[in-house]
Order: sequence, then structure tokens, then C-alpha cells
Amino acid sequence: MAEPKTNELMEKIVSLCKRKGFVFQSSEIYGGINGFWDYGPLGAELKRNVKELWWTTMTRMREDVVGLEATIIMSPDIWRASGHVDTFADMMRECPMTRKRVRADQVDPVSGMVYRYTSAKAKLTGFTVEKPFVFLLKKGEHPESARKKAKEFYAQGSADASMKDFGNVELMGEETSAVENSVDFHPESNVMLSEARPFNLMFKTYVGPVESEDNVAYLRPETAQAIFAQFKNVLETSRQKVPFGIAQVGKAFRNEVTPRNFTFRSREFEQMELEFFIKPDEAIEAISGNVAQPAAKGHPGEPQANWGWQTWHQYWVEERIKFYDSIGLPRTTLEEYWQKPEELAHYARATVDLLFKFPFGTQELEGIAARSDFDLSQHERFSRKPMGVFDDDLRAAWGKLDESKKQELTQRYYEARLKYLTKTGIESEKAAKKAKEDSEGLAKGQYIPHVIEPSAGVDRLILALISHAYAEEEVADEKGKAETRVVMRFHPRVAPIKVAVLPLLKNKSELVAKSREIFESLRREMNAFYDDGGAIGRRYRRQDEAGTPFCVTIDFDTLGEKPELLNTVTLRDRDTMQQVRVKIDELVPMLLQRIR
RNA sequence: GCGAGCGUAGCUCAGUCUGGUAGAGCAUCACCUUGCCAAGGUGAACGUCGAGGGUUCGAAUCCCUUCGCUCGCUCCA
Repeated sequence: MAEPKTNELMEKIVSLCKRKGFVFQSSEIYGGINGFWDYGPLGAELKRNVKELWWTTMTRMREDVVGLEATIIMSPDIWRASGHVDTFADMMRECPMTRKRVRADQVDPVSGMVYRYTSAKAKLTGFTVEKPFVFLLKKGEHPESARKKAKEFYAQGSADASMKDFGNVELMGEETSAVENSVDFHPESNVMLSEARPFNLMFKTYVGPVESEDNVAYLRPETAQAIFAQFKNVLETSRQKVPFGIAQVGKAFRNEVTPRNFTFRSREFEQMELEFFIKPDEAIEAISGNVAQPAAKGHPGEPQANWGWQTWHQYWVEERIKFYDSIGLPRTTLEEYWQKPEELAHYARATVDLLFKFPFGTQELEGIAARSDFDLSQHERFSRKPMGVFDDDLRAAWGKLDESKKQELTQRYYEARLKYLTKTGIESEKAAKKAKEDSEGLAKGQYIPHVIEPSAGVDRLILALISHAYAEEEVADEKGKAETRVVMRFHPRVAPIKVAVLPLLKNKSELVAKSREIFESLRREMNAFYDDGGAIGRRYRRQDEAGTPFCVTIDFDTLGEKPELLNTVTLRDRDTMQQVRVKIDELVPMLLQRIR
């Protein structure tokens, strides 16, 4: 669990985030709003860099992935097909007295005497409260305690002030009966629970000016479903063929019960998701004659035609780890967690979580799930639009198979489809018929693609980068006294500011003029920052806290005090604090090389 | 959602028990000074003490409500 030390570290990080302008609490001047966070100037740059790198790595640098940017509000049918409307809506029951809620399916059975009342009356005024109240008296408790509780209940809900005095409350219609193992009472208050009601974790809104149940819509709780819903459109317009992927970066919303740990679990957050569509293993086998299984741990290399879902899954796990490494989270800072079969979501064949050791505990950064053909199948079923693809290679290959192979593959595909269809709750006869159709389709080159889904949380990644970058160092000041240097060791690729331009002295106009000139040339190429306030050492430290990897200082030698150093500057490295003398002309290419 | 703790200047905190009208250090800004790792001087700005209500002649301080943060439980695609 979180020791005091790690809390201290987290507090320092949160404090630095605010002080330097990485992260602010949303709506702070109005007291804040729980579970929502804003990115300040440095945070906005950092986040933009991370998203840009993800997008470049996942789409522009690949020929087999294309992008999508879908809306946040979509047809509510999408969330019925995905299962979010059902599973996000836990049924809750409430104690009418204490307002405490419990999960409807998690109430412990209790036994005792049940005391029922129909209403209560104030003796003085004759005011009556018409509300039933049911209380469970456990064995060994005095009957008067049930009556006292009932009076308390009626007094609480009464508009008549005289009922505040329990002596003035007359209970009506008392009935008692014994009950065994009832799950209708609140475990603490022993008051009968309300009817079970849904407690939806999706943000709900209304489309159009009329707030009626007919135009309810939800803010998307994940970005993935839009990709499935637009799968056919993208396939038809992008000139892609399976295997290929669709990538998306965007906001998602979950009305979390407990937002916690700074930005780690927020109610509004951003995801970077790839849905990578692959052929079912039966199709692979028909085309390639075999299905390649992962030979060993580690990266399986360049994609091959005979890869089955397990190899593709491993490939994407390794690709994602490579990405984290490239932005400054080395493999050693991550933990791979293979979910156990009983932990898997109903649609998943395998899920690997990439975990990062946050100061508050080791937590998920990204999940890479092998989701089978569940999602597209669901959308096909709910929308009644075909989600399958036609595969020339499969059709051509199928004709060359011998009969026994055809039968074997058809049978395997049939069983897989039947398993899915049965789980959806369709009656077995219909399921068998549909599965048979699907398996016959395979012979004609048709199938519903399977999916590998690497899904990352942007805000979590930002927090991981900040946590990992944060470092305190003991350094000696000019008097030799030890003091602490706080430095954000961001990888130059993600650092919000790439270079700071600093005139050694502010009151020498030649230095300032030259510095501005250099600043102007640098800012065209990268995010540069100009600072002439205060002593040079102080400015270095300010940049250390912002995580700026390079500082360029313009001094009198730049202006030619030592002729051999004319038009050179000092380039200071954030991590080593070492300085090198660099020609101004060489500055841009040198820096570009080091921030890419 | 429940329980406990906390909320005072940009940051870190004192003052709250015992009511008398708000302080320190650091940071910020301006000027002077400046010669490569948080230098110095002078001056300035910065808080309706999280918000709302109550008690009181008087509330940062006592009471109630509420919002936020932290921790534990719970929940967690």
C-alpha cells in the first residue's frame, strides 16, 4: 500500500504540476469539480507532443493503419450493441432512511422479525405521513428499538415540526412477521431497501431541445466503438485490405464512482486506440497452409501472411512497448500483466495490461486485447448491416484445399461462430442455423474480421511521464553548500519546451539583441522559450523544472570578445549540466537531431 | 456512495484548542547590480482564511450545510 514516502512524492509532483503550469484543477476558482483536470501551458505542449508521436508512429509511419476522428455523441444503439448500456448500469438499492446504496446483487441475507408500518401521525396536530416503513429487528434486539427507528424515520421525512419530538409520533398499522435469509434489508441500517434501480456510469444527455426518453444519448465511454461502427466506410474508402488497422485519439467520459489519484482516473479523459483487424485463424490456415504461433517471447518481427491472432497480439504488445521506450519510458519501468482466463472480459481471448509503477501503486497504462470478432458481430446483429469482408485470397485458396481440410476448417469456424451466437442468448436452433450460414460463407471468401486492440489512456501516460521524469538531485551551489535541484528528465521528444534562449546579462543590449535573433531562428523549428529575467543560474533551474533539455546562452564571446569564439554560444545539457561551445549556424541541425 | 483527516498569499506552512478583524519563508514584478548553475540591495504587488448559512458587539477560530483534496472501504472495461 501507499507508504508515507510515496504520498510525499505524489504531493511534490502535484505541487510542481500546478506551480509550473502542467496541470490545474478544472473550475478551480469555483471550488473545483471532482474528476476533471485542465492542462496548463507546459502540460498542453507535453500532451500534444505525446498524441502527435502516437499518431505518427501508429498511422503515418505505417502503410497498414489509417486514422479516424468520430463524434463523442453517437447513436445510443451503438452502446446497446457494445453492451455498455447493460453492464455500465449496475442495479443499486437504497436505504430510504440513510440514503446508503448497495449493489442489488450483493446484499447479505439476514433473519429476524420484520416490523411494518403503513403511516404515522402527529398526536398534537393530527398531521399524517403516508409512507410505508419496514424494519428488520435482529434476534436479541428490543422491540422498542424498532419503534424508535420508525419514529425517527417518520420525523425525518415529515413537514410537521412537532414530529421532531418522538413522543408526539403515533405509529400506524404495525404488523410483525418472522423472516429467514432475506436480502431486502440494508446491512447497516436494517431498513428495507428501495426497488433496484440502474446506476449508470455513462454520462447521459438529450439530443435536441426536448428532454424525453426518446432522445437520450450518451457521451462515449470509450472511443473504440466508433471505429467498429465506421469499419465498412473506412474499409471501402481507404483501399485497405485485412489485415489493417484504424486509429483514433479522442475524449471519452465515465461517471466514475471514485475519481482518484490526481489525473489517473478522471471522469473526462482521452484515449489513443487502435483497432487492428485480422483474418480469422481458419482463413489464415486455408491461405497459408499453417498458422504461425509465437515462437518465443519478444518481438516476432515484420508481419507475415501466416500470423494467427496470437502472433499479432504479441506483435502489438511489443510494438507498444517499443513506443513507450521511444518516448522515455524504458521497458524496465513497465510491467506486463497477462490477464488470467477468469479475469478476461466476456469478449476477450487474451488481454495484456502494460502497467507503470506510479508513486501511488502499479497501475494500468494500456491494455492490448485480442477481442476476437465479437465487436463487429455485435454491430452486425444490432444494425442488421453486414460487417463481414470478402477476401479474394481466401476464396482462391479455398478451391485448392482437399476435402478433409475444407471440412475441418468449416467445422472449426462453425464452432467458433456457434459459441459466440449462443452467448448472445439466441435460441439454439437459430444460432445453429446462423453459424452454419457463416461457416458456408468462409468457403466463399467471407468472414468477420477479428480484432487486436491496443488501447492507451493519454492522461495516464502523461502522468506516468511526469512521475518518471521527476528527479531531485543534490548539487553544490557556488559556496559549496549542498542544495536540491528539481529536474524533469523528459525525453527530448516529449519535452514541452525544447530549448531556452538566455542572454547572459539582461542589461547589455548587444547580448539581448543577439539572443532575440537566435531565438527567432530557433522558434521556427521547435518550441523555444526566451528568458532574460534574473541570474543565469536561476534561469537554468527554472528550465530544469520545466524539463527543457537544452539551454542556449549568449555571452560576450558570442559577440567576439575572443575573436576565435565569434558567433558561438554555450549549449547546456539539462541532465549533465555540461556546457559545450557551438557555432550558431550549427545550432538548429544539432538540436533537431537531438529532439527527434 | 460510506468513514476518517485536511482546506489560510503562486508554493510550503504558522495562527484555530482559549473568538478581538491575518503572518513567515520561498516565489512574482519594477529598478539598481550582474560575467555560467536558485547572488545582493531598494521598492511593489499578492489572501472577503474553499464556499454558503448560523451563533456573537465581534468569527480564519465555535456550530450547520456544501464543494474540493488525501487515506481506508466500496467500485473499476
